[in-house]
Amino acid sequence: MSDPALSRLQTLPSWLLGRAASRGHRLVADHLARLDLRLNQHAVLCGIAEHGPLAQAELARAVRIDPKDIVTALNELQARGLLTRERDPRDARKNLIALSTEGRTVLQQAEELGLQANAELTATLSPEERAQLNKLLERLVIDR
Amino acid sequence: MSDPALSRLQTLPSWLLGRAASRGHRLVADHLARLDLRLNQHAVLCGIAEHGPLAQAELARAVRIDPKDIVTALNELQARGLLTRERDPRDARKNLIALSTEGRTVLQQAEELGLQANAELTATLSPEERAQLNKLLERLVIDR
DNA sequence: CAAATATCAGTAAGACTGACATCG
DNA sequence: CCGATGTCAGTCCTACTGATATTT
Repeated sequence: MSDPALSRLQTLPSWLLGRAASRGHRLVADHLARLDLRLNQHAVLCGIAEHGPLAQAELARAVRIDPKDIVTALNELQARGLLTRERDPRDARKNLIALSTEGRTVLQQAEELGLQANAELTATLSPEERAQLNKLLERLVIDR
Repeated sequence: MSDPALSRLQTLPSWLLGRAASRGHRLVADHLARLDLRLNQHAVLCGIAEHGPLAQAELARAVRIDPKDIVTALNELQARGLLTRERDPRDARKNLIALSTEGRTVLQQAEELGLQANAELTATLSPEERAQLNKLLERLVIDR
């Protein structure tokens, strides 16, 4: 009765990863929606906060987002006054991106919500198991 | 030089899951493309193979795909002669979906390719670690 | 009538591609 | 000229939503 076809499908890491990531995406997106933030915008804010003022291309590499897609994300964030965009005096090709004070505040709230969502996502795991999961995932992500 | 250790964002399970799932998706999709199959179509074929002839709604629940989206997937697969679609004589609302012999052949090839892609995805992990990862992911997927 | 099934049409977000102008 | 950067426009795929017809 148990043709192994679907069972095998469900044991494929790619399938499990897809389902788990989908659930995580939904959880975090729902939480961040209260701040009118999308996932990549949150990532962008995190990247700026951590790496200080930097060019868009550098930012894109840091948060692993396509440089083309970062433009629209920055446009919205800048329109909301969450970041500043100035030409680099030392290299006129680059835009120096930096957080505004309001951007820092929003980022703080976003990080709080992100932690909540991830706590809910991994609620069935013990702290040790979460660490284990993170270690394993990090080794999968290191590609190219 | 501008590559400090993983930031706080990149230690969130949701972020790691997203990256890992994205890589897995790309790997499997690229492999299945040789059969002109998309991911959900592969899942659909697996579901039919295991649960035998069944209705579309049941199939959708089995492989966890939106019932609306399963229609187009089935349309293409049926056009290629990989499955049969007949009205259930005992319940005229339902379509009985079953694999054709050619569908079984394609599914076999697809499963082979899927295993290859997943082997590549988890190439950096030992067999024990893969089992560990699977167990952890299964506990994350069990939602609702 | 209420619920389930199947289909179709439209929408929204994400990831990606190509073309272009600017600057070093 | 070449390479890097930033911007814009458009495509593709996935996922979701709403409306409808049929059947139980």
